[in-house]
Amino acid sequence: MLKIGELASLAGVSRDTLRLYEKHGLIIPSQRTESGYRLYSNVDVERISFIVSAKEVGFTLNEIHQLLELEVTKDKKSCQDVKEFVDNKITIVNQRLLEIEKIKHSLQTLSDACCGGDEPATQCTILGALNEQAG
Amino acid sequence: MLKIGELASLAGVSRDTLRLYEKHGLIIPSQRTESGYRLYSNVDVERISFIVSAKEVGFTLNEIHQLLELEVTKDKKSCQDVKEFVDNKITIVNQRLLEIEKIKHSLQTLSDACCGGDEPATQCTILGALNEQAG
DNA sequence: CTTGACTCTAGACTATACTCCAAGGTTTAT
DNA sequence: ATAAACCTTGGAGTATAGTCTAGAGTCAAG
Repeated sequence: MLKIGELASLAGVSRDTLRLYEKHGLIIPSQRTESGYRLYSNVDVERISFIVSAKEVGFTLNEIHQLLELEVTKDKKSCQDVKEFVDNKITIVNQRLLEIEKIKHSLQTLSDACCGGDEPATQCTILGALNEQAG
Repeated sequence: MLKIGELASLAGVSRDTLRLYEKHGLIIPSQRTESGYRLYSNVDVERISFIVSAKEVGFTLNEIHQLLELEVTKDKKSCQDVKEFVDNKITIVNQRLLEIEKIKHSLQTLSDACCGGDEPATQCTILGALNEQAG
């Protein structure tokens, strides 16, 4: 079992952030010590890892809560509901994937066009890169 | 030339958002009418499209400003500077790409595991899906 | 020539996600 | 046993990115 500071540095977030996530119902420590210290289990470690990834990818805490809630409310929701919800999220993720590929391509085009030397970056504009893509 | 409302609906953002972006130096209309109305050109349309994509992918307005500024300050910055900056962003984008693929895979696993019928979603948990991936 | 839809500025308000602080209790190492 | 390093709560403060409002001006259609 990990104390809050240990989980925090493991997950690369602050202790305050963990307590905030708890307030939002995202991650509630498995146990508390007698003195009230939060204790996190391996499951909690996986959970925070998922939360951090999902955040990075642009999901809000509310959306992440909904995703994680699927676990908690599993007996109340039908499979169909879960599937619809998740498939909806997959659609969003796929769109985001396309956007990020587009941006990556723009940046790559820009980087490739750049000399990498000491000359002024006259050709190095992000919109120029976008245009090259289009044209 | 487009007025602010036209560009707004074209780009799928609000007029207020366009004015906010202008305040942040992200998109400044090519012209103004005599009465002060903003007029946007084709270049501005491309520009807002880039901004919206970059936002969607998780860049902050400040980061987007930096990316777009490459254009404005092109004569002051050396190619090397631009290249380093952009390559740095590409690294970030690549990381984000990995994260989003991971999340997508989790969601896909979850969706596939779900019956899609009327039974309770006992097997349908996001962390369950993550575990299946790991195991 | 006026009505309705649009635009302007400036500033207030909101939501999200932290981040910091105060005042105190706990644990651990020396 | 005491200092350092941790933990607790509650609440205030910050940054980001809008969103809304007020009060005024503009423009096109009937």
